[in-house]
Amino acid sequence: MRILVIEDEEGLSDFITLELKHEGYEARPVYDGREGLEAALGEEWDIILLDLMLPKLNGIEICRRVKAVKDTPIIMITARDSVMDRVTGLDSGADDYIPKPFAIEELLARIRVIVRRNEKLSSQPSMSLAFKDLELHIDSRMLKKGDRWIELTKKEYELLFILMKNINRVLTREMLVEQVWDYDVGIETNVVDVYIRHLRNKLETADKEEYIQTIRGIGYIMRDEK
Amino acid sequence: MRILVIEDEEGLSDFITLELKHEGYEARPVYDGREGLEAALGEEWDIILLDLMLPKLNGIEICRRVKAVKDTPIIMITARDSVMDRVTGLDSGADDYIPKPFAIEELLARIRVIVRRNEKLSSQPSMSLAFKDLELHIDSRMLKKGDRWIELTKKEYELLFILMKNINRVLTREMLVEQVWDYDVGIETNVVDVYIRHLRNKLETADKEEYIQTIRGIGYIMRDEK
DNA sequence: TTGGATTATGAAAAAAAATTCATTTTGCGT
DNA sequence: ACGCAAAATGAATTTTTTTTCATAATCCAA
Repeated sequence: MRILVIEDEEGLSDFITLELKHEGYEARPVYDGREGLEAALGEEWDIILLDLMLPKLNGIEICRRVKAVKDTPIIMITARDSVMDRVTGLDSGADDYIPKPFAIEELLARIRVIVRRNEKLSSQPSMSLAFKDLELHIDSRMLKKGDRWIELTKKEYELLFILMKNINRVLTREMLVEQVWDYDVGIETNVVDVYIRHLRNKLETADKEEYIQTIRGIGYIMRDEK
Repeated sequence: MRILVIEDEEGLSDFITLELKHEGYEARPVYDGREGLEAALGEEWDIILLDLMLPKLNGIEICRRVKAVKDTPIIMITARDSVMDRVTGLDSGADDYIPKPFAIEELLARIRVIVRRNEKLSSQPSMSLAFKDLELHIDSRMLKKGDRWIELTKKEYELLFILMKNINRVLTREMLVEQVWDYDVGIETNVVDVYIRHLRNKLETADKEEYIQTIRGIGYIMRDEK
């Protein structure tokens, strides 16, 4: 875990660096803005600790320039607990800020938090179901037809989801009502029919392609062949 | 690919079995219901072809009993194209049906479809974000607090999602409005505040635990420590 | 401690989604 | 071809969600 410490007060900087090393991190102190930016951009860091007030090049500017290029987490050290400082700091892209003076334990805690977060943020799978020229995206709950994006309401999405998860499997109205509407008793409404219609309206734009087939006396199906 | 063919008309049964083998499947014919059920339950099959009308034990019953135990795909072969047959067939859990007489090519197509589907249906990851005693489930869009499930509206979900994806990171109203509402210009509404309130109302039930903190002059944050 | 800015809050208004209902159209068995 | 059941359809109604607005409460700096 490599941490870059950009802080001009040598006493503080060395203290932080020492503490970080003591915690088992690899830490490097840099004492002015120009040098800091160079180090931040030139090498790979896991976290950057950045003082707002720096000689030669101020923290805001460094933060902005770094964030423009990469997403290294930055913790801003603000001199006073002033709103303006924090605002500009965060607007320039900082991930967190810590007001001076601070307890070293608090800084360490914030670092641990960022480390933990970045560990999690690794594997984020994204699913989608496909049928003909349709793609139902699970994460965004949107439907892609060819190159068009179609918005779906909750019920529309849930209904289409069940249908597309069961391509080539006939679904009775009972099944659909049970899974989408949670009515566990026999249906006495035609919500399914109505929502099938809504879906058809959204899907069957202009082209004569038929996506949802009616199986008379039974229910609906999305079929690949014949 | 192992396929079980439960069909009492020996001519048809042998014909199907032969064709399946010709296609490269491993197929076994079974000529009556009792034997069929035994084979279906006792061994692992990728697909079961099941005639509705069988001596000793009818197809519906077999289908029901098999589906009660496992989820082997079943294609029902219905004698006549009668609605009642299909209804009971599907209600008993069959995945598809094919009316007799049928072209062998159609049967093969339906089998291919099921095979393909099952190939896809393998890896379905399910994500969730966690914070304190909260779990935001990405697939169901529901929030679990301890052991209680809380429903969220679209905006509530999207807002909470951003917040929980950025634990320990302060988010300005601008950031939130941009990501949840798509207003790319400066805000002139207080929707964010209002929805933060909605979330707090849903989250902060009875216990004094504070989930969403206000950072005055800046925005909101969900913080782990201090 | 006070004033002004910021946030919280309740509730009204507007918009969207879900449901129901009445009617028309379609498909299928006779 | 006819009649009936099933499905499609359009639209009204109800419910929920989203947004706006006016006001109250809170926080912080001077």
